[in-house]
Amino acid sequence: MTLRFYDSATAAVRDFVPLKEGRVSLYYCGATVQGEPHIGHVRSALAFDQLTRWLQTSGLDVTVVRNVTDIDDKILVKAAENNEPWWALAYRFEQAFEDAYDALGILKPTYEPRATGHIPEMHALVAQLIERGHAYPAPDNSGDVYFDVRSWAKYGSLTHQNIDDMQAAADADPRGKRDPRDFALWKGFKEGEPETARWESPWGAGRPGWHLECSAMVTKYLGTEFDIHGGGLDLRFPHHENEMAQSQAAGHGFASFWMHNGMVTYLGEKMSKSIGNTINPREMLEIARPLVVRYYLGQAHYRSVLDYRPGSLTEAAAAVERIETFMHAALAKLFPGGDFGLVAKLPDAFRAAMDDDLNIPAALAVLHDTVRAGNTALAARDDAGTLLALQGVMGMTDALGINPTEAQWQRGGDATAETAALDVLVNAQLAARAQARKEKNWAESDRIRDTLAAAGIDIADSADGSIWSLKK
RNA sequence: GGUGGGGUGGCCGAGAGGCGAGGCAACGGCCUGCAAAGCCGUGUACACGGGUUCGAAUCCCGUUCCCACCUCCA
Repeated sequence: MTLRFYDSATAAVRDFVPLKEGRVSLYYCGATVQGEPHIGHVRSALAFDQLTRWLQTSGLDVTVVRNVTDIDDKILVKAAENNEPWWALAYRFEQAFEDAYDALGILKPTYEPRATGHIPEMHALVAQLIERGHAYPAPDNSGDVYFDVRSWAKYGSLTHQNIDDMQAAADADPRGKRDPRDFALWKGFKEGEPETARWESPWGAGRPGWHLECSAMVTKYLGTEFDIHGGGLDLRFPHHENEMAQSQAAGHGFASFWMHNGMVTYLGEKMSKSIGNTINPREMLEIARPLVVRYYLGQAHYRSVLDYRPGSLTEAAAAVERIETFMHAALAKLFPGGDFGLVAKLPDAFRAAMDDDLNIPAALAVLHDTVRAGNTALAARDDAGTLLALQGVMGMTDALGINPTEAQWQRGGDATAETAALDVLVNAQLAARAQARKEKNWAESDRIRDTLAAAGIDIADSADGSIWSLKK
């Protein structure tokens, strides 16, 4: 089966054929670093992380570029309110985003360019658009330069809208615009703005408009034509529409596929700062382990709305533990030495689900079915069956970035020495308990179990002996 | 007003003409010294009303409710 993705521009699932065989260029919108990340931001990055991993698992060489928008109106306003340099505020929040991404195992992009580092590229694009008759400097001496939407017949095509059908913005300020829909490519410097947010340009001093940077950066790093452009559904309009218009008007082919992830809601309402119903990653991580948070945020289809409500994470934790419990037991049974060379395998049904527009819910069903088969094999002392299931579970959890045995998810980072020491001590206790059980000394047996439990160690008995694990 | 996406069992969440995805929770059973884990079983689920069809959650018509975007938004 071939890879198929839903393309927002054509509103259909289409076969995905990379422009260059064996390679994929992916650009997705990162954050405007004007505040703390919330779960919605992380979900978006996670969706494209899942996509990246699947493309890689499918044998493709993926180049991922994710931007950081480190200059915009809100950054300047908030910095002024804080009495803090805008660049310090932007960088602080950029780090907060990085921390959140790292905590959830989101792979680093190949490159992560910042808007402020690409002013000359943006100027070149503006000049090109003016020359082609699709942009004009405002006649009001503001120093603004606007994109002329009426000059581009395809304006609105990404979101299937006609300019004349659009609802006029309530706070529309036409300024020097030919059409209220015209958007700023370049914003003229205004009195009172920080000098550090001022760049010279052929049209006067100022700073970039919001949409321009993505067009300039994607072209610089991925070329005038690339495979996939991604971002949150709320960016489709105006951001991506404008991006597409300005790039195509400049003569670029631009993205082959547009992929948009669904919003995160809280009890049915879109999570957003203005409503005040946001949940940030830190709050989630207080409730659940990073692996559980990743599983939860990534378990729904990427295009679906993900509705968070209290209890969601507890349910996800139970599902994760089911997977972990099997892997732990199977590894203990098949590779008691701990030094295992395991060949991960992907079931065909899993591949088919992932190939079909990244149908992760269906893929997780295959994963859970495999866990059940593995548990059955384990109970039947069927080592071949156990191994087969374990290989599958390893492969699938790797592909999804949720393999519980990965170092990323081990608490406290690199604790191998401590874990090894603990293993020796606990195994001594388990040996004593096994002896007590052999003698039917249930009081002693239970005492040992209770002591371990009080220390945060769960033990599980089976016909083949007992294994331990830290309480989740 | 325009453009999209939806309403699936107690909850979450896929599917998209015929065989009840999967997870969580609940109940019953098996296993177990007990427990935990695990396994097996149990639900007459598809917003509502019509229609097409041998057969509809899936197609058609109508109704209704919800969400997102059209201003900054992942």
